Amino acid sequence: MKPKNISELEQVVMDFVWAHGPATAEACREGLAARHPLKDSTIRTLLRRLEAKGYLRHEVDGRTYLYRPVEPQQTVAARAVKQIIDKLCGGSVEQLLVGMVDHEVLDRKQLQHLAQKIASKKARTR
Amino acid sequence: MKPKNISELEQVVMDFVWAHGPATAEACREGLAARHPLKDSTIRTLLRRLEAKGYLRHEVDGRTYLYRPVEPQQTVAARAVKQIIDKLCGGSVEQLLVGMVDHEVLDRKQLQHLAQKIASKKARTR
DNA sequence: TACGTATGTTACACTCCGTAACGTTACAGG
DNA sequence: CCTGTAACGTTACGGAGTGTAACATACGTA
Repeated sequence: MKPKNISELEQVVMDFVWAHGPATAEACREGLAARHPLKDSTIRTLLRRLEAKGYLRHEVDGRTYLYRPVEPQQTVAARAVKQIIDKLCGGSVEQLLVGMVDHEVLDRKQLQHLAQKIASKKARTR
Repeated sequence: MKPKNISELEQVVMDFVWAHGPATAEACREGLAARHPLKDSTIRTLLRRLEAKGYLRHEVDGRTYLYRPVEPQQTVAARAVKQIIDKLCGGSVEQLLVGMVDHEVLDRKQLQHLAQKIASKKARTR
């Protein structure tokens, strides 16, 4: 049940796939070449590990693999945050947010923006 | 700049110190004995590692060390969440929150409550 | 059938983690 | 003053995760 960790470099690969939709190993390698020049084998290892961890799955297209995310980025992010909340904040989201304001992770402008979003979301989903 | 990871067990120790204020190694050992029966040396190693990672510091009191958190829990939590936001949400807090609602990490009741908090906070800090 | 291309297998050094035995220092009491 | 003991540090070790990649394999296509 506990989500597997994504390592630093694996994160980079995930970000790429999330941003560019289904991708082959080669596509990843080229896409990341600028910031992370990695050998072909390396990329493949990373993709396979990410699949083993449940973040990617692949389908066979001819003789190449097409990797795609199992879940959208937001879902993974939300779960990660929930983990933190449960572990470090006794489950209180409010506390966390208040802390974030206090420590300027969120500034007031963002808060205002956020409040609006919440309001409109609330209206929409009523 | 990048915060060091706190391991599973280190987390348990941190939680104890956060909850019970400054604590000696022995106090930790006793306090955690129920759920985590650990040898004296083990606790000390954990405390030392946590200090090396910057989460604890100690002052000498006679011949014992008194460990205390460098930062409150909320601050650490807030930073951890910020990390996630930066990495997984392109810096957009709104997106994250929307995702959390969608995936029922936050329900609408909590959102409403949260909106109120934000409003009052905004008023107070204007 | 032989070659290139896409993938898998295996590997290795390095760091972190849980765990702890053993060594060291220094006060407290005889 | 000497020593037991309480408190701390040093060192260690096996297992897991990471970054990195060489080498092996399989499979279409010319």
